[in-house]
Amino acid sequence: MKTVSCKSCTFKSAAAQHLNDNEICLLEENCAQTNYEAGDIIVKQNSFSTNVVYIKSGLVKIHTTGPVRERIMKITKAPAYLCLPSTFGDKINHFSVTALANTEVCFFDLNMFKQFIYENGDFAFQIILEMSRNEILNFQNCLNNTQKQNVGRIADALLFFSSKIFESDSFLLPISRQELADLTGITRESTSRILADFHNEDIIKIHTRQISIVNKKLLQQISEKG
Amino acid sequence: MKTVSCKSCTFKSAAAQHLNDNEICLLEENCAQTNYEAGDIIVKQNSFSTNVVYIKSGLVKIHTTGPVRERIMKITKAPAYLCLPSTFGDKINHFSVTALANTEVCFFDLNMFKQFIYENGDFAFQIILEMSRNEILNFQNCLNNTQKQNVGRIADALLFFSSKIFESDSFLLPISRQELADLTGITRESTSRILADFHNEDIIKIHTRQISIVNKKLLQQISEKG
DNA sequence: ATAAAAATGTGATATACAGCACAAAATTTA
DNA sequence: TAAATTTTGTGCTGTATATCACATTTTTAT
Repeated sequence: MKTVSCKSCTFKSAAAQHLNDNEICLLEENCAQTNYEAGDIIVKQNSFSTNVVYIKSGLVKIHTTGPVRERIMKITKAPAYLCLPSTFGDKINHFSVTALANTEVCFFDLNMFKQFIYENGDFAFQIILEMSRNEILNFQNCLNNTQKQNVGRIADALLFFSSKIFESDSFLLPISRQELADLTGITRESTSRILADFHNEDIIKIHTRQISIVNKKLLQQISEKG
Repeated sequence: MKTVSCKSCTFKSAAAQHLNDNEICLLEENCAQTNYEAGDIIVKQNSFSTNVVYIKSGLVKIHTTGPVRERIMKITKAPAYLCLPSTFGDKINHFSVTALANTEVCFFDLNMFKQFIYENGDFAFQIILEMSRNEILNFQNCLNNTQKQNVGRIADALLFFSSKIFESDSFLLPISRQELADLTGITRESTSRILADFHNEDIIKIHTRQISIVNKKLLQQISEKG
């Protein structure tokens, strides 16, 4: 664990950019930074949430062991706060967070964070903004997962990685087929079949985890039609 | 439309209870109250969200026309703020809100609300708390809907009305079968069949919209098993 | 009170998808 | 590099649930 100056940190959140010099000093004193590599567990479901978790760089999956099976709620790219609702809401982590790539994480003292909210209106509003935007995305995601059928959900996931995570039509899938299944709420077998179908229909090219989207229009149509 | 004194209002939100006298005065000046009856649309999806919506009394459904069909995201009982993420996040209402019973609604000016967040830390924190708790519930709900199968989801819905809305094992269902279907993400036909099954197996008694839960234990088991 | 319209119930059929079993490929370990 | 282990692909089968069609009940309007 190593601490880096928060003042000069170039990965500051929108909220932290509204902190004054005094507050930044306080932040530095109450911040612990740790690095994780792919596969490392950053936050464990059902543990107490005593810190605010912020990822400066990297990629993580937010997942949970649901009533029936493992479920990946979403894949989140840095920079971002993680699990704010859990931290504020009832202080129990409702999700696990696992790194999918090298990830730099800052842990902030919750009480200090609360103090910022109490004393710095700009900061508070930025946090509310981030939470709001997150929830809108979550809802959208939830809707898709309950209404679209399997092909549409896989199409969604591929487009998500392409546009939101890698900003490229060609990328190395950061998760296994089983995880892609857990992300979309499909079985591993069906996931495999659908990827094979997409490949055979020249919608994507796929070799193990290397994916290229060949026919983006069609993939978008499949995603929209459900 | 009639305006009632906010200061003496007995339906104040947890957040509003942290406002001082000056702020309450401001609130009163920037608050419009309207009454709706069952079936009335309170908020329309895709409209601009220029006000904070708060229900003082009553019952509403929060719903949306999804990519495939109509979807009821949840049923909310007063008192509660509605659509905070839409109001703050991007100022577009992502959902419609429709009254399911007589409902008293207060509309607050968004800028005044923001001012409270900026200037009153207690207020800001209460809003964050409410949003956090909401999101945790939403996630839970979403998980249930994607992992449980139909009987489990219907069992869930019945237990929800019983414990969260009416706090009684016997109640008048405030929605139609079609709406119950939209709430659980099932077809109307399957919803009917499952209710009939529950009735025949003496788990519930149902006459049109009058429902009594007879075997609560079993219903809970069905809900948990999925 | 009666007719019209809407909502609901129910049987028959179709289908998307899960589950199982096992083969093939990829990755890890020795 | 070879062997062991894990991950992934694929055919077959079963099942939950959607869809369709129509009867019945409930609600609304006249």
